[in-house]
Amino acid sequence: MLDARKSAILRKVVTEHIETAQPVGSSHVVQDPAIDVSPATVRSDMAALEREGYLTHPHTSAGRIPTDKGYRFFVDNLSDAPLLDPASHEQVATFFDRAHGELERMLRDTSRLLSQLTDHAAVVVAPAHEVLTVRSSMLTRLGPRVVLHVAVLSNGSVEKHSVEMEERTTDSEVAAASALLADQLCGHTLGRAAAPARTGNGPVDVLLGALHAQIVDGARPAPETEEVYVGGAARMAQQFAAVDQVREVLSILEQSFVVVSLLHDVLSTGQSVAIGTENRVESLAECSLVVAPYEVDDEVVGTIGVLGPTRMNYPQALAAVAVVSQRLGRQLSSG
Amino acid sequence: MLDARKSAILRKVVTEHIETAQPVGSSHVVQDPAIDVSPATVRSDMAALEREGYLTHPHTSAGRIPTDKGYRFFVDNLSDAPLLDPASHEQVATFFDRAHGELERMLRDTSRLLSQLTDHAAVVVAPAHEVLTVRSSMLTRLGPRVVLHVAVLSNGSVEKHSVEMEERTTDSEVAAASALLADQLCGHTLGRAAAPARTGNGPVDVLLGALHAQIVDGARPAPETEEVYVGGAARMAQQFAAVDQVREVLSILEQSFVVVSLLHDVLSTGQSVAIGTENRVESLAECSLVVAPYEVDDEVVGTIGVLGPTRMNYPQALAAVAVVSQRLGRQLSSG
DNA sequence: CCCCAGCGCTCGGTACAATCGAGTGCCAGG
DNA sequence: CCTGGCACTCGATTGTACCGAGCGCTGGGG
Repeated sequence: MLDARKSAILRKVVTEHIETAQPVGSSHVVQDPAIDVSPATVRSDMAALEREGYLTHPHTSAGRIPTDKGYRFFVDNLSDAPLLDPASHEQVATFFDRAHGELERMLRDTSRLLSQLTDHAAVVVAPAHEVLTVRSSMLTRLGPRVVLHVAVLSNGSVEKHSVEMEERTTDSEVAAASALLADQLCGHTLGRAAAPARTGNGPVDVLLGALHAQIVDGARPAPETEEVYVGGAARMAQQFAAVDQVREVLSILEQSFVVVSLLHDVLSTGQSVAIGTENRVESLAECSLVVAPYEVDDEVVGTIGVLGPTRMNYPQALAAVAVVSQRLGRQLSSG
Repeated sequence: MLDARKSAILRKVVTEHIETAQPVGSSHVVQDPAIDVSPATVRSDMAALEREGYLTHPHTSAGRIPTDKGYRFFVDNLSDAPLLDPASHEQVATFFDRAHGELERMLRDTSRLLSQLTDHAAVVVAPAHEVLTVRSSMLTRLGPRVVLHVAVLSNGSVEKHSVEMEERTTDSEVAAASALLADQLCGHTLGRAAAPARTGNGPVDVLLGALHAQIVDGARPAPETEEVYVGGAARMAQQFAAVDQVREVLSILEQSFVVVSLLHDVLSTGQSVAIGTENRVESLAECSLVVAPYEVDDEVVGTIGVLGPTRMNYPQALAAVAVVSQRLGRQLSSG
């Protein structure tokens, strides 16, 4: 553990570097009123902090910049309770007061909001289907052997699934199956529907069996089936100096599967921040991820997050993510 | 109009600049076997081309680069019939042979394909709803005063629309309205459904009226309601030198409304390419847009496009866009 | 024992000059 | 009309000098 002065110095280096994007020298550090010693003393402490792995220098005659470990210590021990500034708070409040309409649109707009608040890229993972119950269900015949299943879930989202059959089907068979399937599904979650009862009508039974298998299967939660809304990629671009970095981060953001896995990885370690190389993805070695789950009706159903350079304003990002996740959850809850 | 030699010189400057991203000097130009004169002659012709507005100079002692007008002349008069290389052709073929499943997924993947083929950002605008007929329709009660309408269209896409009512509704009223509305809509396009007949049942009539108005309204074609799939933003980033440019283009791509308007603007002028400032958007002054409509069952229903720097390989982009739009249309057609 | 003023050192950044070379415009002669 | 030749321009590169921010170390003082 670090003593009080070293902590103060580390904190100052981190906050200063976040603000200026420049290496921080001892003379800058002593401008902090909390540090009442001479630059020389600060230098010796900074050398110690460097030996212990919290700081580095880009070259001999430059100031210090934090390492991932330095940021980590800052986030865990040195940052104040994350508090959002009143203007942003206001913005979140009016956003959710006015929010209405389609779920997809709201999630997309939420990702934009979060990006605006933090000036980084924002990610919103749609609520998992496994906790939602089916409100209504319908089958439609699209072609001789193609049937589309549409389910409206309890939060108003629509889940569709096209199923290709071995045998040709008729309108009447599909209609019969539709009614039976609706009975089976309504009020249950998609993933846990009861197996269909036999009707004695051969083709309909086959149809129902195939549908049931595919629907339950398709609803199994997996990173590659989750829907993700990414907002503010343009804002993120501004945060990086080199086009190459931008390209790499963009290419990650385009693979929604990777994004979801990343968020889940972070949450599964019980953390809400992943700094630099703590992300398992090499091209994100200079990025940090701030995440929070959101709860609908007291159950965790989704995740939101912010992705930016390691040099990010963690307290602000944490605060924004916390507030937005909480309001988003409340918005989607039935109460 | 330009004489043969000037044309050849312009063509060489354009192709060379597209390849190298560097200003092209007279000595490079004469390496083209089609140009059998001395550098001095080329220089004088290039000076003429500059006076006429086809070329510029970044500075006195540099080679020439094409202006927007130069690119335009190249695209209109100098480029060979756009032909896709066999490998890409193969790629398109196998892509569409394997393509199946959800419409959304296919469109998203198509935008990725197009981006891969061209190394630029690609845009796919979903088929317009106005030419699709309703295959089935269903109402679901989400709350005391909220009703969700779900329609399955003839190509398998699902259109949903939540409607907030003045009055509370009951399950049975909604069910009644659902059946009536389904009769009304099935086989027609969403935008042109007949007005609902009066049932004599007060609440149901009110419900039907409100629904009908909102559904027809919501289906009216407008840039802001079109769905857009953008792919390959990361690839695009690589094409630009400055982060600022990347940011600006990204921020355009994030506003799907703007993207759709741009594509429509281009098509409405009867062109398939918009070069530099021909785009009305200031931040795209250094970008070009290559677009093509696609037809489903012999009717134009959507647009695809490629967005990159003005310094783009137009023949290749045109070829890719043409082939993909054609195959996409065929894929979505009922035949 | 901790602190700190002072000193010598390191190195990136800037400023400036010299040089290089790709490329131009122009002209006179074939 | 084309072209070889020539003077000129100007960005890019290289080299040099210098400045200054910042460091580590050390020896003296509270």
